[in-house]
This record gives sequence, C-alpha cells and structure tokens, in this order.
Amino acid sequence: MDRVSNRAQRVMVARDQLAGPALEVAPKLLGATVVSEVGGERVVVRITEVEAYEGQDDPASHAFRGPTKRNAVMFGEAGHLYCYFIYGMHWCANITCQRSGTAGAVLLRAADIAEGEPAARDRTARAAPGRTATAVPAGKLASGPARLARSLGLTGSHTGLDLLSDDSPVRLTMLDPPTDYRAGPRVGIAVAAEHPWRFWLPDAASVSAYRPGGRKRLASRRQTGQP
DNA sequence: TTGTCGATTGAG
DNA sequence: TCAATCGACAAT
Repeated sequence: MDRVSNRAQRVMVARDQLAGPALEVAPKLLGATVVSEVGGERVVVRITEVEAYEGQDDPASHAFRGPTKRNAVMFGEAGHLYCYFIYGMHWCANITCQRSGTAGAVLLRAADIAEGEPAARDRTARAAPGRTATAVPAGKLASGPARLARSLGLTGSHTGLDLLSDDSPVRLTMLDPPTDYRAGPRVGIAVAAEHPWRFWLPDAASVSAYRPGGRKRLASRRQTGQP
C-alpha cells in the first residue's frame, strides 16, 4: 500500500474510534498526543485527564438544549476541535465525538508537555503580566482545562479545526487505548455531578485536583427559602 | 433588551 | 474563600 493510502487508512481508523459516545471515547484519548503549531510555536502534549460530555441527555453538556451557534461543532463530524470561553477569561478545549447529527465531546482537562515547554511557559507568563511569572512546575503548566488550552495556544478561533487532518495546525494522534486508568466524578459542574465521567492516568503529575461544582446550591436555596 | 450564570484560575 | 470578567442563553 502506498504512503497516501496508509495515511488515509490511519485517519479512517481514528475517526471511527472517535465516532461513538463520549463516555466510550474519553478513556481512549488518555495517552494520545496533541500537536499544536498555532502562533508559529510548536507544543506537543500527552493527554492525561479528560471528561466525557454527552449530548442532549447530559444536563452538564453545552449541547443539552439542542444546537446553537456556539455548540454547532459538537453536532458535526467527530474529531474536530470545540473551544469555548468561560468565566470571562478562560478558553477550554474539547474533541468532538459521535456521528454527525448527534452531539458529544471530550473535554481535555490535563496533559504532560512533551515538547515546547518554553512556549507553554511564555504563554503562562503572558496570561498573568506582572504576576508571579516565576517557576511553575513543568507538570502543572497544562494541569486544568484552561491551562492546557493556554499552553497549546487555543482559543475560539480554532473551533472547528479537523484534528485528524495533516493540514490542520492542531492535530491529534491516537495510540493504543490505555489498559490502566481511573474514573471519578466530573469537576466543577452543578448538575449530573454524580456520574463518574472523568478519566485520568493514575501516575501523571499533571492530573488536576478535584473540586465539586457550586452555584446550583444557591439557586435551590433561593427557591426553598433556606438560609 | 436585560439578567443570570458558568466544564476556571490564582491570590489572600 | 473569593473576585475577576464577559459571552451565551433564557427570560422579559
């Protein structure tokens, strides 16, 4: 088989692996590699922590209430990038899954930096000018979804990129799924927090800390008149 | 058009 | 423990 067909074959296999429910796809992404050549800087990471977000059955998913301008890419073909803006200051990156017409995505929560640590460090320093641009441990540069997206230089302008295309400045390479990983509740969400839909590699330094979600308690407190 | 809230982070 | 800070979306 010639080189081009080999490549096409690899893409087909990867696309197929991503074309299922987020819950099944998420653990397969542990250990996978993301190459970012955004902004003229090359950063390569190995994914160590992810969360599954299903579509219209998952109240914590952006796709829960159906397609909108923001979440449109979640309803498209698997293997594309979905970046969203949160808390007025952070970007977070997802890889879409499922087949066209059905929403699903996997949030990238943490990664080890395999290449381009200086660039990731620069971006961290630039994000907090005048602040403690001092030694952030290498293992923490991409620990947490916003820090990971920042290390890779990803923003909303990159939403929709095909991570399986050789022409894309951001690319995903899937490896053999890991045999050893952990699962637990998703971080920071106020609804459907009971599902163990967060997956991580047990010995990775970059895995982020668990924080339960907030807010919802305030709303229910207001409704019930509880102090 | 307005008000509420968030898949977070970093400082105090 | 809390503020920062703004886009998306639901409720007017």
